[in-house]
Amino acid sequence: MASIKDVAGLAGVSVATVSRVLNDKGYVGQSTRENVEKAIKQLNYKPNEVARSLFKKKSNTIGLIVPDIMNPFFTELARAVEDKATKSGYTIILCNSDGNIDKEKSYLDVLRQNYVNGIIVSSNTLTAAQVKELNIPVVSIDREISKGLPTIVAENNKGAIIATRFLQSKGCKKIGHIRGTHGVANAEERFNGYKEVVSGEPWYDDSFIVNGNFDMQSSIEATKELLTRHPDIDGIFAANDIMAIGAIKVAYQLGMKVPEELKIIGFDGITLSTVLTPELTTIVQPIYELGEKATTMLVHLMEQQPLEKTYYKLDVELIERNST
Amino acid sequence: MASIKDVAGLAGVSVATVSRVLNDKGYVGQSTRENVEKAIKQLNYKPNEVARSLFKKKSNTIGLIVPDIMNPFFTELARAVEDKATKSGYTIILCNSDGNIDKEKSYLDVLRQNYVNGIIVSSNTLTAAQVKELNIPVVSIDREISKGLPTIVAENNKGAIIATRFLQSKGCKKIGHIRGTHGVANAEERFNGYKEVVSGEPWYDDSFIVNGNFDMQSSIEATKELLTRHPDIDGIFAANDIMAIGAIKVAYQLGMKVPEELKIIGFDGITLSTVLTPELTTIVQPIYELGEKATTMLVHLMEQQPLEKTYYKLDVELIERNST
DNA sequence: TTGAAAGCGTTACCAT
DNA sequence: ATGGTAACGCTTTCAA
Repeated sequence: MASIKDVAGLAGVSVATVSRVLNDKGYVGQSTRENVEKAIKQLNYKPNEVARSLFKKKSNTIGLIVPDIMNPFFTELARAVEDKATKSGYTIILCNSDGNIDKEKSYLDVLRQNYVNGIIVSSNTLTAAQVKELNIPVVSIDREISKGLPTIVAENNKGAIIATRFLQSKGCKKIGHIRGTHGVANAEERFNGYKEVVSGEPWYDDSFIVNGNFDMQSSIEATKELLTRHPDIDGIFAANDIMAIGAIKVAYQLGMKVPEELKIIGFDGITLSTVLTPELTTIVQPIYELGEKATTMLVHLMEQQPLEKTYYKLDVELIERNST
Repeated sequence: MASIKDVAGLAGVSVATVSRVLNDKGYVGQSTRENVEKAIKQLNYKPNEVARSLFKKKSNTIGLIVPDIMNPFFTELARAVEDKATKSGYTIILCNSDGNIDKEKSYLDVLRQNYVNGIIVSSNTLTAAQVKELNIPVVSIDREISKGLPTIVAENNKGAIIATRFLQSKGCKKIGHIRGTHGVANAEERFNGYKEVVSGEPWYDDSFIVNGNFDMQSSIEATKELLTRHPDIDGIFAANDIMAIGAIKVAYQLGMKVPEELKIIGFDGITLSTVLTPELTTIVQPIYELGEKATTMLVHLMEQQPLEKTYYKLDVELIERNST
C-alpha cells in the first residue's frame, strides 16, 4: 500500500505538500498540485485513516449501541443510521448490548479506545455521569438517559392514549395491556398512556396488565395469562408490535377470532406488521426518521455545529389495519 | 485520557516496560510489574487502539459487507458475526452495499484504509481479482465469489430439490417457482433444483417460473402474474421466505386457501416464518451457524492458523408447518 | 509556495 | 531486567 512518502517521492515534493493537496489546506502552487494529483492517481494512493486518526484523535467513526439488532425496530434504525453516516463520511461500528450494562460499558471502552467521533446509543442502564465522563458526543435514541443529553424519542405516551382510545371507539369494553420491559422508559410511558385512558373505567384494575419483555416469547405467556384471568377481554394494547403479534398467535390458538372477538393493537410500525394476516393495526413511529435525525444531530455535535434543538419527540400515527 | 507515558511516569519506569506488562511480553520484574499495574489501575489507563493499529497495521476490526441488513437473513447473520467477533476480540464495521458494486468498492477502500484485519462479504458482483488485490483475509458468505476463496454457503440445490419434491408428495400437480434475483448464484442453484425435479413433467414449461428479487414487493407482482397465467397451480416454491410470504398474501387476496388450494414453501428459515399465520413451511438453513462459522474461519485466517477446510456447504432441513 | 521536523500513542529492537 | 529510540503514516507549525 502506497504511503504519502511514496507519493511525495514520485511527485518530487515533500510529504507536507502532499498533505496540503490531500486536505486542500494551505498554499500549493498550481503545477505542484497537478503533479501531486498525478502521482496520487498513478499509485492509486488512499490516505491511511489510522494514521490520520492518531493525529486527529478522531477516527471518522460512529459507535452504534443497540440492545439487539435482531429486533426489527433496531434493524431499521441501524439501517437509517448507517445510510446517513455514510453520506456524512462516517463509518459505523455495530454493538449489540443485549441491554446488559457490562456489555455496554465494555463497548464504551472499546469505542473510546478507537477514537470514535460520536456514539448513538439506546440504553436504559447507562447514567448521565457515565456518558459525560466519556467526553464524546452522544445522542440517546428511543430511550431517554437524562434530560440535558441530546435525545430523540417518539410520542410514547400520546401514542398509547391514541391506541387505547381507538380500541374503545371500536367498541371494546374491557381492554388489557401487555407491558414492555420493566425499567425501560418508553415501556413506562406507554403503560401510563393506557392507564390514563382506562383508569376511570368501572371494570379496571391492575389485573388487566401483564408483563412482557418486548419480545414474542414473553408476550405469548403474558397473553395466555391475561386471557385466562379475563376471558371476556375484547381488546389488547401491546407495548410493541412483536408482542402484539405474539398476542395474535395466542388468540388464534385459543380459537378467538381477531378482530371479531378480540381486537389487538401494537406499537412501532415495524415492516413486519404489514406482512401478517391479519395485518396489524399499530401506532407507527417514524423509525427511519428517528435514526436519520439522531445521526444528523450527532454529526452536528461532532462537527461543533450548533444544534437547533437538543431534544426531539417525534410524532406517531395510528394506522388502522385488520387486527382491529 | 491517560497515555502510556503517564503510566510510565507514575510508575517510575520507561514506556517500554509498561508496554511489556501490557502485552505480557519480554522480561519484567515482579515488583516492577506490580507497580505498573497499580499505576494502570490508578489512572484507569486503557491502551490507545488507534496507535496500536498504526504500528501493527491491524485494527482488530472486521468489515461486514451485506446487501441490506433489513433483510432478516442478513440481520441474523450480522448478529452471529458480531457475537463471535466480540468473543474473539474483534469489532464489527457494518456496511450495507445494496448489492451495488460501487458501494462495495468504496467500502472495500474504506475498510482497507482502516486496517481491518479481515472482511466477511456477501456479494455477487465482486470478482476474485478484486478480493486478491486487497491482500486482506476475506471470507465469502451465502454467495460464492470464486472457488479457491474461503466460502461458506448452504445446500441450495439440494434444498430446492427437497422443497419441490415435498410439494409433489403433498399431492401438488402443478408447481410454480418464484426465482431469486438474477445473477445471484444461490438463486440460480435453487432454480436449478426446482427444474431438476419438474422438468420431466408433462405440464412443465418456462411459464411456470416468474422472477422476483428476494423481496416482498417483487414477489407480490410475480405471484399475481404466475397465478394469472396458471390459475390451476396448486404449489409454489419461492426462492426465499420473504417471497413466500408475499405469495401467501397474494393467495389470500385472491381468495385462494393456503394450504388447501395452494401450498407454498419458502427457503431460509428466518424467524419471521414462524410468526405468520399460517406458519410457513420452509427449507431452513442454519443462518446463525453460517455467520458463526464464517467468523471462525476468518479469525483463523487473520491469525494465520491453519484452516481445516476452505469451503463449507452447510446442510439444510425441511421444516413442515402450515402453509403446505 | 515549499520543506523540515515534531508529535500523535504504541511496539519492538538494540543496548546496557 | 530495563531503558532509549526508531518506526508506523499522517498533519501542522515554523522557517525559509
